[in-house]
Amino acid sequence: MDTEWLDETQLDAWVKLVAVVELLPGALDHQLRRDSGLTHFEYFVLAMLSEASDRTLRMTALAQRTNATLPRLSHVVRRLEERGLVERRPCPEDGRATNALLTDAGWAEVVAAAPGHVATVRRHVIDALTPAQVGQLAEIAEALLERLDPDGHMRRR
Amino acid sequence: MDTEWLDETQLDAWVKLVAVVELLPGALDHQLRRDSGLTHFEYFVLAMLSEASDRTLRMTALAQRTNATLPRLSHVVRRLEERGLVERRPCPEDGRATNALLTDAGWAEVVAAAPGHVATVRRHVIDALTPAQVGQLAEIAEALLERLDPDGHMRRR
DNA sequence: GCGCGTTAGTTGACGGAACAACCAACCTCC
DNA sequence: GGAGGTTGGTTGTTCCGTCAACTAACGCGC
Repeated sequence: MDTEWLDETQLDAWVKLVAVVELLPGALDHQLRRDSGLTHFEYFVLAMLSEASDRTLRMTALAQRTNATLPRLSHVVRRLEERGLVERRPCPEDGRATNALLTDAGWAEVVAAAPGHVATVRRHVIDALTPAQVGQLAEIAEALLERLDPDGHMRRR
Repeated sequence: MDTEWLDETQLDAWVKLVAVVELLPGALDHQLRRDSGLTHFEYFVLAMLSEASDRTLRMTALAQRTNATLPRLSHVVRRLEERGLVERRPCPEDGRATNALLTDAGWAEVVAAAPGHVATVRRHVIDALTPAQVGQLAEIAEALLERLDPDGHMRRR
């Protein structure tokens, strides 16, 4: 194993990034659970559906957009269905496939949860940075995603 | 709820940051599990102990350095102890406290895991960025941590 | 020296996530 | 037109994290 160590600056950046990556999901989850009874991941799933045409997506497509494995998504969608936020129906064109579609109740849930979520994002991230830094962050994250997610599943426009 | 929405640039940065935060832990966990049978968090715990004087830390101190709740740490340390990587012994000065100490086997485990881990960090993060971006990343992460971790538990030097 | 509140840590129950095994429908190629 | 392989999803197990409840020890005030 070719062990090139990290220099002072790199180590500093890395340690801080790890801390952020460790803390941020918890902060998001906490607020959403408290105010809306949703996991951040569940919210994300609902949000992706809400943006899709007919509020419908195939499970596979939804899994890619949310970076979930299919088993994980399957479980989550089942729970969301039990809560009446999502409906599952077989895909007419492909007998193997399942379409997940956002119900009216699910739509309402997203709409209700969004403001609080956005406020949290502002408070924890956006407002902590200068406008210039927001731009830098986008570029940095983009560069990282080219390594972490080469196929670009999570950055479809 | 005061709903100031995000503009184009902010949204872009946010979406990408979320993707990174979602993907990075998985990438780290995957490599460490595969090559060393350790969670990233377990590795981090062992690493913190390896840097401490006498390879020993009080549970509370260790929890702060790793941003873990005490229950979480307690479970993890128990598992590590069962694997012989860590030892727990009552603190002489304070009857309530427990000291976690890294065994020789634990030390060997960290030493063995470190090169592969560093290589992963390089590959996924550091090498994807220009030197300037590494500096920017440190500043950005620092700014976020002031919101996410006001008491600075995770950024003791 | 004895209550009372606080601090340190453990334990148990429960929910979510990864992984592997599995089933069913599609495809294609002979 | 059927066999072999691939793709799309679900189910079950196991493990980890969180939360709440609990125990034990400290320390202050009297």
